[in-house]
Amino acid sequence: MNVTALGYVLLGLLARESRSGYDLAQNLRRPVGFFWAANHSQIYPQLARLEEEGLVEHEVVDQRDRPAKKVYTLTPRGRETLRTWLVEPLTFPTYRDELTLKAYSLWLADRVEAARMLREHAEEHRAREAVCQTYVDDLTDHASEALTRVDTPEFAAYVAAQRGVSIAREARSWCLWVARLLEAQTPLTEAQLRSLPMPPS
Amino acid sequence: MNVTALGYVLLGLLARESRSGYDLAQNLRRPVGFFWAANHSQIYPQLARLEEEGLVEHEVVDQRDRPAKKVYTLTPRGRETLRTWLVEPLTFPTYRDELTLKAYSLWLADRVEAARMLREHAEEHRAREAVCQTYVDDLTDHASEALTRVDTPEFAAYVAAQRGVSIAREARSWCLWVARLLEAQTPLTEAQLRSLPMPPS
DNA sequence: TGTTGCTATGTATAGAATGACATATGTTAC
DNA sequence: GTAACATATGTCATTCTATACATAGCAACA
Repeated sequence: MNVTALGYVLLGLLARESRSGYDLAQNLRRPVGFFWAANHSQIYPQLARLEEEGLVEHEVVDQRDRPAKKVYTLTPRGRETLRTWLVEPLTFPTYRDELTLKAYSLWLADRVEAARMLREHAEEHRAREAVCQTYVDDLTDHASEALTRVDTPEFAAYVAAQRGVSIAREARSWCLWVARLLEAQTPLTEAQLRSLPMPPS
Repeated sequence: MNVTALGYVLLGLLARESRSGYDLAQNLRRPVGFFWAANHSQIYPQLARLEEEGLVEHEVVDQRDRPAKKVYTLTPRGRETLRTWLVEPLTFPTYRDELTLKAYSLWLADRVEAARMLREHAEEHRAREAVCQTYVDDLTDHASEALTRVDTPEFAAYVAAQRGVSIAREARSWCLWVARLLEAQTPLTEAQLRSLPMPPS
């Protein structure tokens, strides 16, 4: 029973609601895609593997105005597998951050171009923050009851969306700080170097 | 001239100093590994590919008390390739965060076990923050002159290390927030749900 | 009738990453 | 002597990922 990271993503979505592979692919674009992206060519084979191991089942559902679909449902065994994974230490620890990677070689770059790149990236994170904040607000407005209990899907979605907001703000804050340093006159002052607003420890 | 992310990592390290594959593998564990991890079985073939494309060169260096090594050096063409990549929009956009992924299914988990997992993870980030802060402090203490100019390797290392601190604090802050919610008595109050200390926008 | 577009499910292929396997030199400690 | 350990470089098998290719139903519109 060797489940991959993508496998757990799919189990997590199916734990909330039964879905088709196509639906799962959509979910792995917008809401969940901020944390784990994948496209349909990975999802369909992965679903087949999960079914082989008895973690999901599917049922063909005919539709009137659309092609038929395979609706996948989590099995009790799939649910247990997911529950176990949740509280384990991180299984796939490889962290990758291309932006910080570029930062590490920033001393070679054209100052003006680099500042522009960072400001563009800050803007992307502003947009991402807005999307995540929308999820937070929707849950606060329309599911305030469910949010008071930690065993609801809404609660889990809420803390995940807050993480999205938090990560986007951190990234944006850092991008703008570096952009300002690149655009400032040298020599930089100590105050400028210390001017990164840090999240509270 | 199709350079992979790992390729750029290696070019970025070699731009600072010529190194052997073994040295690069060490660097991709501790300092740079926080942003891009890799092991030697990827590095050696990658170096060969970079050399084929004329971005790096190597020279065999005999050592008295150790086995001989291949010291790789960045070529002018490699330097240009790196410089170009730096200011491009992100080329490898896939973002993956296993922790937020787990959070999304947290409603299924055992509260006590989940809180323990999150506190363990917070502790890991505290340690990571300390390591990154050490780099920041070292640079501040021993390279304050170089930090005033943005075209020094020290400046780039400084902003990258600050990012490490920033990311670790954000992660720790969020983990402890969720752990507190899981350990609190239900129903949760609105104040508790809003109590995540956010990095400034 | 044809074209565009969304739904829906797959395969093929090439590249990348992981972990295991494999080898060799030299130092230090027992 | 030999065992453990750090340095040093590589390969191999398997798995994972990304991109493109491929097919098909149905609706809306021109």
